Amino acid sequence: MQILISNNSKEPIYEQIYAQIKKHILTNEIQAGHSLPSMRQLAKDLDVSVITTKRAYEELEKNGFIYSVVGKGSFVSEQNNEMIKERKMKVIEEQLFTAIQNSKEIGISLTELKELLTLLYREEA
Amino acid sequence: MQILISNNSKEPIYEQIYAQIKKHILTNEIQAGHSLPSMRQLAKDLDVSVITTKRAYEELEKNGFIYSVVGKGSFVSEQNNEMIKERKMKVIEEQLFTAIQNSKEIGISLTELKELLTLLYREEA
DNA sequence: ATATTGTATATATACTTTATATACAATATA
DNA sequence: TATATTGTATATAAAGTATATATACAATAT
Repeated sequence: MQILISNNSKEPIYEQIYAQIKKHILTNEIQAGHSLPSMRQLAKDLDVSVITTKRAYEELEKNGFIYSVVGKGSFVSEQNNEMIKERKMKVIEEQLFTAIQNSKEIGISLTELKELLTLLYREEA
Repeated sequence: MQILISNNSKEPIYEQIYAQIKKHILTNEIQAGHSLPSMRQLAKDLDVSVITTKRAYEELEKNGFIYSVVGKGSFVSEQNNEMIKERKMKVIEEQLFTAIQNSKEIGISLTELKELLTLLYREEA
């Protein structure tokens, strides 16, 4: 698995690692059940501290992409897309919710809001 | 105009000032055209640096609540609620926009999105 | 001319984020 | 069981950001 980090990037190292592994998983380049490089090995390869790779792996675990077992290693989770979908669904709901709150504050009706939504949905092809 | 700041609040001083003046304006306690205390005077009253009051006034100006003129002072802007509404409208559009993008990523149709919106709108009485 | 107003620059301080070293705990395996 | 490998926890350093300041400058009023 190819992971490249750039030191002069503004993006923190742990996020670069996170993003690249996430991408590999989502594009099925690494499949469910397969093992990731150990935190230590990856840290050595990237010439970076274990804590940094751990941080990346932690985020990946928090978001359901991988799981880690002491002594064994870290593995790609079953990527039931349902879970990913649900997670994103929650985010969408929250976004809509705040938009709704703001709308109510300035007296935008549900009908108006729907119209706006339709417009934006079609606009953003 | 009554402004009180708390030093043991987590909220930065400039934000406390900002919020209170904004409230005074929105509730019409100070009316359009009327002058605010000078940055220096307010700074003295609150026992705070001019830079801090300036920062608060800057934010207020950026958001269209007041305007400042060198040598004259700072004044409450015409509060055409239209402007405030427009400003909020833009925010709402942006919120909807990102929600739409996320929706498309996981294949939520416009119809489904509208249903969700309706549900949330009514739920949040 | 002088005082009052807002503004710009350079700086100090506290807080948060990012990254680290090192010691610990659990599992695999020879 | 001994040893190596894996992930984890704690304490800490370094860099970056946010907050607040002093002081000097510029425009306006009187």
